[in-house]
Amino acid sequence: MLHLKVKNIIKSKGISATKNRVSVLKAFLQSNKAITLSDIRLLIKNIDRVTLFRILHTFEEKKIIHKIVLSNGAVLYALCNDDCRSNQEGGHVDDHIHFLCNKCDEVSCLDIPNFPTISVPNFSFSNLNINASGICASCNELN
Amino acid sequence: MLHLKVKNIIKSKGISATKNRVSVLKAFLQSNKAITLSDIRLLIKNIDRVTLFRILHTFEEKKIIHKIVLSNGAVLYALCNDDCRSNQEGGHVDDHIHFLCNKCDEVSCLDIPNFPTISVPNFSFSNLNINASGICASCNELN
DNA sequence: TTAAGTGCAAAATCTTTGCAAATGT
DNA sequence: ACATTTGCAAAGATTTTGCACTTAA
Repeated sequence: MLHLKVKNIIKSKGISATKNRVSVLKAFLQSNKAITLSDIRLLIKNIDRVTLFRILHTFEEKKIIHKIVLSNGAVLYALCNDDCRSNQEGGHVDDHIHFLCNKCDEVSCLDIPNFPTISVPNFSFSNLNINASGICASCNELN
Repeated sequence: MLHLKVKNIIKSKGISATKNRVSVLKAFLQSNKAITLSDIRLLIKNIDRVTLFRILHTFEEKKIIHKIVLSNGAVLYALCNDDCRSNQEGGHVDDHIHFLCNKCDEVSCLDIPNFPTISVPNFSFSNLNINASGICASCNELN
């Protein structure tokens, strides 16, 4: 039962499983890539734009999803996985990179085995955010 | 003569050195960090917002400055240096990271000796963009 | 039942476009 | 002199706020 599973995920975060929230979380579970607010509005008919903004904010707060801002300014959201956590300042931290494919335009979270560490004398790093672009595996396979 | 130098930098890019463009480039040269459109408007009295957008676009095109989009969505601009160049797609590439200090809120371009390379099976990378945050050297010195 | 969530209207930003007037070379 | 640049007005796009109505538990 996807529906029941989704409701439980939401409730397990201490918030109520409303119709809209369930639809939004389903949208994320069904697309296993990062999606935009507009993408979600195409998947869910009749959801109010403002309501969606508020649900996304709530999901961010509850660490269900994280917000991704690409180097070109595009804003997307993706489900959090095990490597997602918070730093001292309450900001989102993860050990994956965000990859934009220049061919299919899909954005995905990519786990990499050795997430880079950067150190610069006298600077203290609390967060590292890596956005990459190029051609993804699926598009490379198709030549 | 800073003024003359600035005019020559602009002309060397094949565009005319208008009063506004000279003022904008001076603003960048005088602050050696990344600045926002609003920052520039505080530095130059009476410059029209639209004119400034257009000058920034032109400067980007001519590789005088590059645009920086932080992970929080904030947009800043910084002077290009030697490591700035273009990739196949005409996008901006550089081998430095953008660092946001959580104490003084300043954003700076940080050259790092070994810029990371990431490889994931079947993915082709054409650009890597790294945004970091933490405490900068100046703020660390002041404790 | 009632606190939490929703939808609408409207405001606040930020960025772009069109066009006539001003400016650089 | 003439193409380029500028400033204004206005349109678009995106995100936020306020408030009355609805819904989940």
